Amino acid sequence: MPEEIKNFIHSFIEEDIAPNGQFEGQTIHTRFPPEPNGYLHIGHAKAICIDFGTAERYAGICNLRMDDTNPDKEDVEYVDAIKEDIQWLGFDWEDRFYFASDYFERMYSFALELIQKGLAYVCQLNAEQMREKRGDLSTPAQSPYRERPVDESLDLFKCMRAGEFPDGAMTLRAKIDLASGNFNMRDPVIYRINHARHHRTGDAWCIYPMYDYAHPIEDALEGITHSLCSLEFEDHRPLYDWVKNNISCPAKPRQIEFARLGIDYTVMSKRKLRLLVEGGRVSGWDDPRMPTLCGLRRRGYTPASIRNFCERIGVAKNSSTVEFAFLEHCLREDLNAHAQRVMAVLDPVKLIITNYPEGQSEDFQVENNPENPEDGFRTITFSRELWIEREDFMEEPPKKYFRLFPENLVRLKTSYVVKCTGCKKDENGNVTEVYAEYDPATRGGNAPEGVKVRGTIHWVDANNALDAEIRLYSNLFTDAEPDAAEKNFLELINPDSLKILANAKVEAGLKGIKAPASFQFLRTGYFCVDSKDSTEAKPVFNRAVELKGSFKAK
RNA sequence: UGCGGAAUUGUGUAAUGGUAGCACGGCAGACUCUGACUCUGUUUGUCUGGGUUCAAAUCCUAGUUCCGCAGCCA
Repeated sequence: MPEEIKNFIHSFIEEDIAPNGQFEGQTIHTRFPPEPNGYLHIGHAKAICIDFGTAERYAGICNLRMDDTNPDKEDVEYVDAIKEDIQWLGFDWEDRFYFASDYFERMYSFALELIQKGLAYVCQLNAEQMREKRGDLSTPAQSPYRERPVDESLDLFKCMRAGEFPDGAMTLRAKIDLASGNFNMRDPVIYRINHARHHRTGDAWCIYPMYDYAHPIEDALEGITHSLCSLEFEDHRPLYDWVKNNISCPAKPRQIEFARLGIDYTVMSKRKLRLLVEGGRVSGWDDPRMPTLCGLRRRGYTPASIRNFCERIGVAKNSSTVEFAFLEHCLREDLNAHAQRVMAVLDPVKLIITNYPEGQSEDFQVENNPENPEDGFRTITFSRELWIEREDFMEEPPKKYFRLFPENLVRLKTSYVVKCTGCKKDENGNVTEVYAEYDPATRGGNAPEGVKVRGTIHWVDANNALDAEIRLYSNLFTDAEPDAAEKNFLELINPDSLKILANAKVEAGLKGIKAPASFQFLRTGYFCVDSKDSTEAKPVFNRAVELKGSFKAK
């Protein structure tokens, strides 16, 4: 793990906790506040790592809070999935799990306080009228209800809560500045009427606070010191500060914004991911092609690799797009160090060891992970007939081809050095069998004195290999960016993000596979058993397969 | 056209007046019982024009470009 680099958020925090700083002597307290309206994706992972990681760096704490202030969009289904994904990533909120909806009563009290202070009023403009009177870049907004007496607003607001008005009839607005160049300050709505059933509070409320009003209160009530969020909320900070400074809550959290994560060719909007799920283009939020955390998990991504990725991409205010290759690199690095290897042949062709007795078989001990001897050994069998990769034999090899071709020596990993003697072809000229002779003296893969064997290939024993339908997944790529129409967007998904190899062979010892097994494709040749198809997900050994061209959208 | 941000190599990110560094990608080579990994070398960068200074990515100034904002979403 590389050492952490200091980013601009750290600098702000260090100023805040320094002598005379805003939070001198206080424990740093952050929060991760997802809205339970979808599954977490790799973009959220960045936020999670920043929220939890920053707290950790300063020996502080981080809360998990469901920001459930809009009953129309939220559902309990998502709450558990979100918790599971954060835990999987390796972060712990301990007992600090909260819901914004837990604060509805106090938010209501603060609203009464604002009205009493003359800082909020009930506005009877409907949505359309409000839009018309919002003004534009050069003209201020208007509301005929702005000077409504305090008592009247108080009364109306109580009636709003009591359910005496239909949806949309009126709103509670903060009285700030109708002429502000920042539209968020043009008397923003802070409460709306919505007779909807909330997934936690049921029918207890028919008025719900808006994000801009609710969020600073949630933070303040939880004693958050640093409220870290993404760049699009920069314009909202003046309102965040307005709320926190005008309510009688002593805590004054500081909002700091950072750029959200973008990854090239990757669909990263929750709305679009939902379209894919609901449109049946993928099997679900956890489809292995999805950039969701649960999708990446099924594709074999490890929590450590994702955390490392988030650490290394850095944190800044510059909107940027990270290359997908970098995420892959982080995964490969982790897999290389920790993955237990197993052999699999994706495109099998028979290799017959013509001088190996028929019916004979022997065992070999092979290390599970050459990078880590502590992972031990497993037993594999060897016999006269093996499966090898079709591309590991060429009758007429090009230069620098080190694998099987007539008269060439190749090492069969962990077993013997063999000499290729020829092949058999069908009427179409396709190779159906490859022949070789082994040298018993090379048992264990040792090369004969003075001979340099350049090629080592993988294989499985045809006697007891398992048939496997292998699905190669890559990230779900698209070139369709935001402006593309929704339908068009769905059409532009890279079809190469899923390939099925029905004819693959895997080691007999690969326990736990429930056929058909799924594997992830990585350029370096790691294939991971889909965690849904296996009792013990396990990366599979293979030599690198070059499929670079199919890896990106055109 | 109002408000708020941001510009460092192909990509991401450091350098807060003192040698423009690191990582990924690319290319070349070495090593190797995974053509992997690892290692070595290598290519390419401070948005532009002025100014201050012994010295500027950094400070000043005038521009340019890009991103976000006019939900009773978050």
